[in-house]
Amino acid sequence: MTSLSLSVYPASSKKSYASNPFVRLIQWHMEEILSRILDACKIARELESSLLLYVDVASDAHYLLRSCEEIVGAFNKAVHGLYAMQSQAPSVQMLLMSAGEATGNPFCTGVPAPISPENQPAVTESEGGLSYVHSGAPGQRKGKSLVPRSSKKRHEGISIELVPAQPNMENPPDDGYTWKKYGQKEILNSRFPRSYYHCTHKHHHGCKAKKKVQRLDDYPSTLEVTYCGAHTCRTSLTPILIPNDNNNNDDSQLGGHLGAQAAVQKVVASQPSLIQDHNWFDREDSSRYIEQMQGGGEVDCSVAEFADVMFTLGSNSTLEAIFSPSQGKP
DNA sequence: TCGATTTGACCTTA
DNA sequence: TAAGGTCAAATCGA
Repeated sequence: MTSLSLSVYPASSKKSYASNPFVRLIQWHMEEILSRILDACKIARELESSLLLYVDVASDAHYLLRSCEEIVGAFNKAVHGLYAMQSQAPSVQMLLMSAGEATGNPFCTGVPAPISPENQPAVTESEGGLSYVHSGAPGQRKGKSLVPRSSKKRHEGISIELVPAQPNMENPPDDGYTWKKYGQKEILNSRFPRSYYHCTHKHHHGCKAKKKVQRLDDYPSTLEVTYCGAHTCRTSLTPILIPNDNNNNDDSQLGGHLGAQAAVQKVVASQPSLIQDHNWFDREDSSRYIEQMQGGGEVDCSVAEFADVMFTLGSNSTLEAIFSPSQGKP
């Protein structure tokens, strides 16, 4: 299996970042997605060869149907991987920001901060590991277990969010609920203590929501907030943040090809040169990229740029629109 | 004075 | 038994 180099960090610092869970996660995703796409290409080539070499194949409906199903299945898996990775785009961008701060890499520092309550990436503990999910916006997809991690305990309803730390403040940004700190503890092998909070309505309404907050050793500008238990109080003194979908759902409401068209037009409008410089749907052009990747080479910068545009346009529904439910949404 | 925070002791769990 | 999680008295600040 070939691997993709993200080309984000200076060579000298690659090793230290390779241990970063985000980098491992994204590399894992990229390898999985690429593997599925290559599978689909391989099946398509086999089908093409069969059609060219054997005249009978063209009339073998079963064979044609099975080949098509295999191709569609492989692409569907790639789409599933893209969905999962898209849900982590804010995490990746936050990582790049941290990397940029640490290394002075202008590419990293140029990444905008995307974290908002409705876009925060979250990690949910589930059977066999951790699942990354979007928190906040209702109806968001839940991912499968992506990164195996040993854990001492396994609880229901645990979610972990990474949020940027407020300058000169230990407290995480307001998440819409009121919390009371009930403890702080030094954690083994951690430079920073962990703070424990429970909902201020614990005693009045028996709300069992709790959270613990810890600054990441490697990224002090990032807080890991672990939520345990759901709020049952529904009487928060501060307004609960309601995702504003008015700006983001335009193209998803279109759905299907219209939605995909709108999403692509959005990309084209924002970065016309990316589209003009490459014919993304040209077979030979795309084959060159596949071969480039198969050869272990680094991804063409424009590919990364295109992906970056897709992610940083800020629309959660861009990919959703392109890969509409009718087109094999997992 | 009251509510929030700190901190050391105790409890729980792997 | 060690480490994480919680309790509750002491402390702080508005």
